[in-house]
Amino acid sequence: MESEKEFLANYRLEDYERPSLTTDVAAFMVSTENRTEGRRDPENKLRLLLIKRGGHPYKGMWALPGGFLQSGETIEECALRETMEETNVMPAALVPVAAFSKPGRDPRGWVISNAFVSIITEESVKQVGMDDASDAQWFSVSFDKDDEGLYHLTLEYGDVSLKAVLAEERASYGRTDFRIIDNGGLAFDHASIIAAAMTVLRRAAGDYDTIFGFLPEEFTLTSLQRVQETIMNVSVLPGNFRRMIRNYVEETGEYVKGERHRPAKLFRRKK
Amino acid sequence: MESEKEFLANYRLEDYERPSLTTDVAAFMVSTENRTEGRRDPENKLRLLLIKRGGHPYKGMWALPGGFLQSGETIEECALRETMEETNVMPAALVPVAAFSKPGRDPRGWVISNAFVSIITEESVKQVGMDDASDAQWFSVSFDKDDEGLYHLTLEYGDVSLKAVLAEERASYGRTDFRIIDNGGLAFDHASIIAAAMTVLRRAAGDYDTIFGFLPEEFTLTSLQRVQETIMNVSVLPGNFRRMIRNYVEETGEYVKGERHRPAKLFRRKK
DNA sequence: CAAATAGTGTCTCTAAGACAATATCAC
DNA sequence: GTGATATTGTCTTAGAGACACTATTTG
Repeated sequence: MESEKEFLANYRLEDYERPSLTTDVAAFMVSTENRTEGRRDPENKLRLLLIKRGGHPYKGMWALPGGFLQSGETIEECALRETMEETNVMPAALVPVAAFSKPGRDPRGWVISNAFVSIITEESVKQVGMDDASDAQWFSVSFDKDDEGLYHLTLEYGDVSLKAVLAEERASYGRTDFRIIDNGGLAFDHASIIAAAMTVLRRAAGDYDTIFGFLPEEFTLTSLQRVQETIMNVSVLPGNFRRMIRNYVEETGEYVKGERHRPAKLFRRKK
Repeated sequence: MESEKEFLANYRLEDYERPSLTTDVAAFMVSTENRTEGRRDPENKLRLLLIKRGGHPYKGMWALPGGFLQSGETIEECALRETMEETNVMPAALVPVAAFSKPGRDPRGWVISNAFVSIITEESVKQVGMDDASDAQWFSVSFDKDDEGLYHLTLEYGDVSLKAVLAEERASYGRTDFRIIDNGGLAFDHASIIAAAMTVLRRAAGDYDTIFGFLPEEFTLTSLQRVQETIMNVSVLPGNFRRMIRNYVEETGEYVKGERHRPAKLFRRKK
């Protein structure tokens, strides 16, 4: 009878075929500020961080940041490391989306990706400073279902417009998988990863907890409401929104002055 | 300048270190029938499918069904295949939980597991028939937080009682990770996988969609209510429960007779 | 009949939606 | 003052919780 010690001494994982493992990060940000000068209303847009691929495969196409898992690190550490390396952006939290493992999804061979949603504050992005020539850019996101049941994912940055079309492949127990009909110029199967990430994000944003992640420590209730409306693609009357989140926030005593209207109180998250 | 074709021809995934990949399945069932004869009230319990490990490592200990991913299959296919092979139970749906990748989690080496929650109908279990000598058994599950913030996971089947203790390691955006304080006799890090699976299950069961998965096509509202109460560990007044699910079900016209009380209407899921 | 569970009706309370009114800044 | 947004209050409505009541079977 072999002991566990003996078993382990003789066991070789290398005797079996193994896949390569990558992580991909769908990092979302809500922009509250005006990019184009001269307009009155701030453009609140949900934005997604993409990088232009510098090497093969899919060279020159846009993709989610991510890369191969290294020995000794967790997939979360890998996701953080790769995002930092490729974009200089530091994700605050990672929410697992799913693993993508369909054979053929990567032309290099047997590669499986673990995808995450990450939530980034606009503040932390501004600290990094992202120049327009960079290979990493924030694309505005829209994701909607049409009358025929098809999903349209549109990602736009400057002149670049990526329009992917997807179909619902399977929806069970709050999870939805998407099949790519048109990848819209996105690398790999990233269109379907982004679609899945959007459903996870919207689901998570049902908890108020999630929306706080997009804002700095102190914020106005109007900016909080804009984040919520932007992510969920809904519209709420200001009075009602204030009542709803009443118990989740507390006043700091500070005000935002200098805006040509009544100053807004600054709040922080309660507890 | 190298073309993509040339790049791929020269590319070798094998040049980089790769992990082994496994899947683990937390298959849940709600038992609505009396196991012990002579008792009046049916024992409604949430149950989890575990197998007794026949080989090293963790030989003789209880574990989730699962196994190594094979080339050419998706992780979902692997999860289904391994569960079928090891337990004869056919999961109806798989909901991803997370990937578990902490170094050292498997004594054999660098092994990463993708975990799923699966929902099984009692009907399909009875068709298979599971004998008491089998290595696969349904354990009753209880999972609760104590006053000190520790989580207690108790799995029981016959004389076997596995009591694991876990601490909340990180909770963000509706996801909770657990650190094992006492594995309670479960193999690998399966105690923390099961804990994570429980939170995913409870979260999913917030949608009524999920609870239908535990029942056959036609069911009584009382059995539906019992499933809901068992999973969520709550108690609802019958009248209120009926009102809440009113719009999700429709009558079949059939009745359950022979029960020494008023016959219950059979319902099916609407739409 | 009693025991047991199935199913209905209604009062109350809370929270969300609609909307009106007031507050306070820059200019 | 005007324009703009912040903030408060109130009426209405939908849904959840509590609870009392009726219905229909077996033994």
